[in-house]
Amino acid sequence: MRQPGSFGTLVTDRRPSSSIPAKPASIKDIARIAGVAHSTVSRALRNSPVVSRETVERIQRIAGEAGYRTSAAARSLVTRRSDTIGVVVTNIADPFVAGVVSGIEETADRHGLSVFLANSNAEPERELRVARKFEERRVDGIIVTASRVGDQYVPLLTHMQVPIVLLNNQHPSQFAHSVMIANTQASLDATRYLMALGHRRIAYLGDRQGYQSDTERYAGYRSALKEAGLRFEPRLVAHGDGKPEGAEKAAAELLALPQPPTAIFCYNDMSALGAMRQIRSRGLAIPADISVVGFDDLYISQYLNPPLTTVRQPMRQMGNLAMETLLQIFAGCGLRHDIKVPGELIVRASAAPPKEKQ
Amino acid sequence: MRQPGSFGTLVTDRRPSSSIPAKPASIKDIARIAGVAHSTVSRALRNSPVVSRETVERIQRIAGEAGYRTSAAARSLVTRRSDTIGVVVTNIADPFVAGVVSGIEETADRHGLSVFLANSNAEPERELRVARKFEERRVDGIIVTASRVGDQYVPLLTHMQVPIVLLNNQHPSQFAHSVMIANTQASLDATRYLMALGHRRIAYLGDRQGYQSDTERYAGYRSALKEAGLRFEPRLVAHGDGKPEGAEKAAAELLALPQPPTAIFCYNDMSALGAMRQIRSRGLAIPADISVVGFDDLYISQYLNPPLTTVRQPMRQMGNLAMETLLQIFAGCGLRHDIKVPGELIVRASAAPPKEKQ
DNA sequence: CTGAAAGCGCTTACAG
DNA sequence: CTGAAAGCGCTTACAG
Repeated sequence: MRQPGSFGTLVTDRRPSSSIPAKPASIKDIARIAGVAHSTVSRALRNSPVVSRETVERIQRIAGEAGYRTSAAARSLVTRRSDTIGVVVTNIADPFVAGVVSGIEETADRHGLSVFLANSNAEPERELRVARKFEERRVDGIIVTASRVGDQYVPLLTHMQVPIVLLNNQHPSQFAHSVMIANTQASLDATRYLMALGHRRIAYLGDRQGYQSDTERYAGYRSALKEAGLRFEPRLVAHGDGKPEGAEKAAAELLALPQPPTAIFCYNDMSALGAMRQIRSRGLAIPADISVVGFDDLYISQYLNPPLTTVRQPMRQMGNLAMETLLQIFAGCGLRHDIKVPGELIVRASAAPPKEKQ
Repeated sequence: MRQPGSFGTLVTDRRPSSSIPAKPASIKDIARIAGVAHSTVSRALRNSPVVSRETVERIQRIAGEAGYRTSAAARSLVTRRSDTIGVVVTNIADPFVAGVVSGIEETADRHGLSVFLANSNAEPERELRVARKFEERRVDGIIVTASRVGDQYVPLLTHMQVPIVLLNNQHPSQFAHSVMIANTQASLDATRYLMALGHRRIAYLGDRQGYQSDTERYAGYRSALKEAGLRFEPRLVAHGDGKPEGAEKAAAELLALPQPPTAIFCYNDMSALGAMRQIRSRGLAIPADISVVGFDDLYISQYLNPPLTTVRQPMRQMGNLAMETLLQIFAGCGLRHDIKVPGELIVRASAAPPKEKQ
C-alpha cells in the first residue's frame, strides 16, 4: 500500500473512512474484534483443525467483513517461502516466449504460485541482474527461457539456493534442470521431409545469434543430408537474426546464388516470414518455385499465405513442463531433470515437390 | 528459499557447505562479521550519508563477499511498499497483450519495480481473484489490460487501496485511471481511407466479445459512413470473435451476400488474418477483388501477403504510459488520469481502389 | 481448543 | 557517527 490519500480525486465512491483504515487490517485487528488472541486468528484463517469449527467460522466471517487480506510478505518471512516464482525471458513480445510464459503461468496459478516476469533483452548482464533481483524477492524457483548466460555465469546462478530450470537454454549447462525442444531430431525430420518431396538443393537459413538452438538445428540438417548421401554445400547456408529482417537479407544471398536452392529450411517461423517476403519480392512463388519450412509453429503460421509447413514446438506445454519440474523439485525430488520435448512436423502448403528434377 | 538439500544430485559443484548457510545471510550475520550493530549494517547497505564512508565501504565489501541479498519481504514489511506491481492480462499469448506487457515491464524495471503477471483468460471472476491475490502481495499498483470486469465489480477493485490503471478496458469505469486507444477516431480514419479509395460497400467485421472496443470501432465506422452520406447497410456488419477462426466464418457470411462488400474493415489484425484466408479460399484476390484493413498493427502484419493496411496501436508505448501513470500516482499526483492514445493508419498493400465503380 | 511468547529480517526514531 | 529498542504482520512451538 502507498501512503493514504494517493487516490486523490478518486475517493468519491468510498465507504466512510472509519471502515477503511489507512493500513490494511491485520490479524491483530481481527483478533481485537473477535476477542481472541491473534494466534487464534492466524490458525482460524488457515482452517487449522485444531481450532473449534465455531470460532473458525466466526473469525472468517469477521475477517471477510473487514476486508482482511493476509500479508504475503509477513507470512513468507516466517515460512521462508514466497509462493512465488521468477520467470526471466529474452523478450515477452516474442510470440514463442509468450506462449511458453502462458503455460508457466497456467500451472503456477493452478498451484497457488504467483509469477514475476522480467525481460533480459537477451543481454547476459541483464539476465543476471534480474535473477539477482528475484533472489532478493526470495522466489521459490526460477525459470529462464533461452538463457544467454554463458558458462562463466552459470556458477553465479547456481550459487543462489534457488532451483533453476532452463527452457531452451542457449548454453549447455550441467548445473541446472532443463526443458528443451529436440532440435536435432526435429530438423532432421524437417529436412528429410524436404528430401522426400524430391529436393536436392536445400538451404539452411540460420540464426547467427541462435547459439545452441541454431547449432543443433543446423546439425540435424547436416545429418539428414549425410544420411541421404547428399554432398553438403556451404553456400547453401546463410544466417539471419531469427527475425524477419535478418532472414530477408540471408534469403537474398541464397536466391542470388548461381544455383539457388529449391527449398529453404528456416531456423524459425519468424525467419520464414522474412524469407517468404524476400522470395515473393523476386516474383517467385511459394511453393511452386521454392519451398519454405519453418520452426516453432507460431499461432499465426497456419494463417500465412501459403500456410507454413513447420516444426511445432508445443510452447504452452513446454511452459507447463518447466513449471511442473519446479514443483517436483519443491516436493523434494532430488533428481536432475533434463526433459527433451519432441518437435512435430506440421505439413501445410509452403513446401511441395521441386519444379524440375535436378 | 526452499528447504536445504532440495537441489539433490546437483550439489556437485558447490562451494564447501561452510560458506553457504542453509538460510541466506541476514543483516545480523553481516553485523557479527563486521563487529557493528545490525542497524549500522542496514544503513551502510543503503548508502546512508549518516554513516562514515569507511564503514560503509567495509560493510558493503563484507556483504558482497558473503553473498548477502536483502530480503524484500522483510523490508517491505516495514516500509509498507513492495516495489512491485501486478499486471493482469486476458492472455499473455495474445500478441497485442504481449506488446503492452513488454512496455510495462520496461518502464517498471527502469524504476526498480518488479512485475507480477497473471492471466485472467478474460473471465471476470478470475480477473478479480488474481487482483485479490495481488492485494495480498501488497503490490504498489495494478494494471489491467482489456478488463472484463463489469460495473458491479469495479467497486471491489476500487476498494482495494491500490491504484489501478486500466488499459483498453472493456467497461467504462469512472473509478480507475485509464489508458485507451482512440478507437472511434482511428476507425473513422480507416473507414474514410477506404472511402477515399472509392469503396462504397464497406463491411465491418467486428468482435462479438469485444465490448467497448468493438462498440467504439463500430461507431467510428458508422460515423464515416454517415459523414460521407452513405446509407448504412446492416447486412454489411458481421461479428467474429477477435480471432482468425471466428473472423473466417464472419467473412464467409459477408462474401456470400448477393452484393458482397468490396472492402472489409476488421476489428483487429487477428480477424483480418482470418478474413484474408477466407477470401483467398474463395479464389478472390486481395486487394484486387476485395480490400482488407485491420486494427493493431501487430509485428507480423507487415510481413503478411499482402502486407496489411491497418491502424497502429503503439502497444509498447501504451504499456510505458500505463506504468508511467502509476508512477505519477505513486508520486502523489491526485489527478484522475484518462489518457487517450491516437491510432495511426498504416497504409500498406491490402487495400486498393475497388475493381468496378458501383 | 486457546493464549503468550519468540522470532522471521528488516527500518527507523531515539539516545548517546 | 553508532547502537539499543521497538515494531512491521505474520507463524509456530510451548504451555495450559
